[in-house]
Amino acid sequence: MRPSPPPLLPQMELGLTDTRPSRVTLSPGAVLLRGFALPESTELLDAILHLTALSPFRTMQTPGGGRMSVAMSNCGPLGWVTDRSGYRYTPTDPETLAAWPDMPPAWHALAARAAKAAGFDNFSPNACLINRYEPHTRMALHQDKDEGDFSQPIVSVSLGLPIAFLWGGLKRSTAPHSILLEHGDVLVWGGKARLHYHGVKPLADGIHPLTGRARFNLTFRFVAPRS
DNA sequence: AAGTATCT
DNA sequence: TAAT
Repeated sequence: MRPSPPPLLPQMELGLTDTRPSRVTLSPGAVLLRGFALPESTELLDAILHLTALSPFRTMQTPGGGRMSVAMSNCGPLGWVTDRSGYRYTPTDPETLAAWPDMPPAWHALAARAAKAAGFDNFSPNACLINRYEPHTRMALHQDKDEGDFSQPIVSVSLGLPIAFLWGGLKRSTAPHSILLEHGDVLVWGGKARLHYHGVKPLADGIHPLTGRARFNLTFRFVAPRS
């Protein structure tokens, strides 16, 4: 039997027209895993709705008296908060006065799998910041440095509308590179990259089939227990 | 301060 | 570009 000839443009017949690499290194220790969370993205969005029914999204105050444009909540043993007195991790939601909702086991497992795929074994996050971006909201360049222990990586899961992510260096003066983060992408940074500055440009308006006019971001961290 | 204003 |  003569084998049938390969189809022309097989990637189009499969609907796989995106030829970008699935794995991108931004700098040593920073790896973008494109589409890593796609298979469970609808479950992640369902869980976000459930968790934020318990600890609702809110915009937090910055120490200078400003207010963040991105709405936040948390799950897990510790949650990141900011108010006039500063940045810190707390075991309870200052709005509800109750413990932050439990981190879903599937979330912990996803974060650990992504970290391992990026070269960081044994990641065990005890904090997950849940961010909701609406059109025009942004996050200025900053370092994640409130965790007390920088031996474990940061794992960031993007859902919904795409956004331009800014990846800087160890000093604020280093000009950041911009890279598009899309639904299902997971970005992991640790080791030499753990304290790199990062942020996002203002969210461009749009409609995502699963989230509408919004982007959600899950940021997993290990926070050292306070003495 | 993960914001903003004000400086160059 | 500082600075907290």
